Amino acid sequence: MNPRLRIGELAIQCGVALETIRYYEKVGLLPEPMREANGYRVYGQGHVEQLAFIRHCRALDMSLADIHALRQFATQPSGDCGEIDQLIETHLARVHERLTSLQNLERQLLTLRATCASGRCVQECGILHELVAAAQGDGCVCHTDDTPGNN
Amino acid sequence: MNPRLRIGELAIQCGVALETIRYYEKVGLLPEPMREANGYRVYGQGHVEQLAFIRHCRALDMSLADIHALRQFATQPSGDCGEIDQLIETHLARVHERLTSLQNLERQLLTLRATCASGRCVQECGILHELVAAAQGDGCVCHTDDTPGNN
DNA sequence: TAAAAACCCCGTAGCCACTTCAGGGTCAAG
DNA sequence: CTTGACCCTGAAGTGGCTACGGGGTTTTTA
Repeated sequence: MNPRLRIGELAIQCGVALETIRYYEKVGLLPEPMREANGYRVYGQGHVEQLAFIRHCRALDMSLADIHALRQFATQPSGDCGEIDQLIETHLARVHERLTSLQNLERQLLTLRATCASGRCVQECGILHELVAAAQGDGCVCHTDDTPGNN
Repeated sequence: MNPRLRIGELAIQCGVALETIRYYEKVGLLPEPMREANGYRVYGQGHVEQLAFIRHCRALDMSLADIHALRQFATQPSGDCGEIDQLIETHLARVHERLTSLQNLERQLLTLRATCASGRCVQECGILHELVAAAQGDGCVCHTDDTPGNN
């Protein structure tokens, strides 16, 4: 019942590129597997589970460092759960921040797109004009009394 | 009226790290400025505008390649505006996709956080259990008849 | 006037999480 | 006995910077 997988099989089973598996091993996230006589890696159930855990955390967009930390916590079963909470809390805050900034971003891009009535030439492209104009309002005090394009 | 800025002044005026300015020059996004006798870079109004344009596009999370493409379009004023639309459209689609995936992510993390009643020890941490269990449902068929941790 | 602080130069390496590449070895099928 | 599928290693590339090391120059201050 205990599967003895080669790297390619593990890769397919867990939906991971096999280079990624070797990479996780190299950075110490996945324990080194045993080897066949020819040097090929052999994986067992433990590896399957660990890799799935890593991929699930990555799907939650946690960094490899976070995942490493979670593994460390897990090896000290009597430790305080609070650090795990904290890690999730911090991560959640990061995600939330990126989320709101992406929402702003989308709004801006939608506005930008709306300035274009296509079929015209670049010279009168609303988008390009808008981008240039917006840049000028962005922070630089720009008196355009200079031919643009070169110092 | 035409400013002749040194790199540090340009950096402050446009709110960009000066290494970033040199980087943009290196990758061909900002034209090479003239030099003082001592080799110091001197920037003019054109550079101020271009840098502001770049930063504004970056704030919209466009890649440097996209920005480069926009610049190319801008140098062919009689070309078709449609390619610009297309670029924005594609970018918007990318942003929207990331946005929805981040929303899912946040929902999952909120659920995850809710599984924890803190103050307990790691062994019974709801979050960790949830992460492991979720990973098992994720794609790998896992009969846990093996001691986890090693092959 | 000299020393200290602030600015500039260049090239290289580091960050993250991979991916790709070059150059090989191993093994079963046809 | 060769083809093709699989595996190995180490190094380099990706994007968009950031940091560092080791210098030179300019400006300010004591």
